[in-house]
Amino acid sequence: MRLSLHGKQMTVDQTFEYYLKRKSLKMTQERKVILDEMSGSDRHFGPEDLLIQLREKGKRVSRATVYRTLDLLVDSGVVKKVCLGPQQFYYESLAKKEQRHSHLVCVKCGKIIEFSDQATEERLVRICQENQFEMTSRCFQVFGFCSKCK
Amino acid sequence: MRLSLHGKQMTVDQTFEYYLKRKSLKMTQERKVILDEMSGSDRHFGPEDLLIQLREKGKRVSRATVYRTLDLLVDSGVVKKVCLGPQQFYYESLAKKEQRHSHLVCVKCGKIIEFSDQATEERLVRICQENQFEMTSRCFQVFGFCSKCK
DNA sequence: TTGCTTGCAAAGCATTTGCAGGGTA
DNA sequence: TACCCTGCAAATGCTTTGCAAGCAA
Repeated sequence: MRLSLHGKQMTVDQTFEYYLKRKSLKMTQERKVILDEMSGSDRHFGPEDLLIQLREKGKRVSRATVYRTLDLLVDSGVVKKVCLGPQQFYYESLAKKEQRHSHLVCVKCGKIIEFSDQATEERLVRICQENQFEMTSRCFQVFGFCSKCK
Repeated sequence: MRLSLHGKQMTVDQTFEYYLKRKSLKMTQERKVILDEMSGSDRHFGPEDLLIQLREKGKRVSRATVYRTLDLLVDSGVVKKVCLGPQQFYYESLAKKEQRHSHLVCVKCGKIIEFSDQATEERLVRICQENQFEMTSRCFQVFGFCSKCK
């Protein structure tokens, strides 16, 4: 997926760089590393998972920086932040996702079932418009129990 | 709203009492107090809010007991637990709600806009069935920015 | 050089848990 | 009398923050 700006198509990298410039922020090694890792992934994961992935590749970034950078990525629009459970946020790259999709979240075992339902999502977009509400997550969450945890 | 069991209608109190009996648990003063407070409310609130409400009425219950009892109320089905934001759960009594309803949650200021959309909710129920998923919250959440925080 | 960034450790919250004393059936 | 419950304080887990040193433009 490519993101558009002023009608032009931009890659995820370009989008983020443009965002940094606009905010007078700098592109650092750490931010590059995190952006790359996110762009290459198409799963949800928590900050801790990301940290481990990076460590495994020998790329050392502090926990604080991961949190701070993820917030920037979300703010710039290349990553979405999703509330998937008790007390943790998950992040998901928008780079590889073809479509909006939503989640059924098992509150017991944490299993996440993705689904897409165009009609529902279109309706949801309309509801947001009616309420002058701007979706950030581009998806919705339903909490409950998966088949194993019922 | 009344809850049904074996085709019979039960009040919230009866439902909870029956639940306790089934689980060999006891109806204590603290549980009564919390149940009453929940039944009388039709707003979402966090455990901390509940604690303050109770204190204001001179009813002293410990934080731990509030958490423990809310879990029981959820498990018994008279209260629903909703993930509405950063790192806090909210609870909502099912006693006064006529219908299922869902939430638009502002991730900046915490404002919560409730909405109902029957078609969407029916679709959602079907999606859950297809995935053998049992909704606990009876609603879904959409995260984003309200009109003031855009 | 200026001012944004980083890493570290400490702090902050919400929530859970161990334990000793107290209450319910 | 047996358990179940409560309150307290400590522990836990995720996230944020203050600060001094480091780095990009």
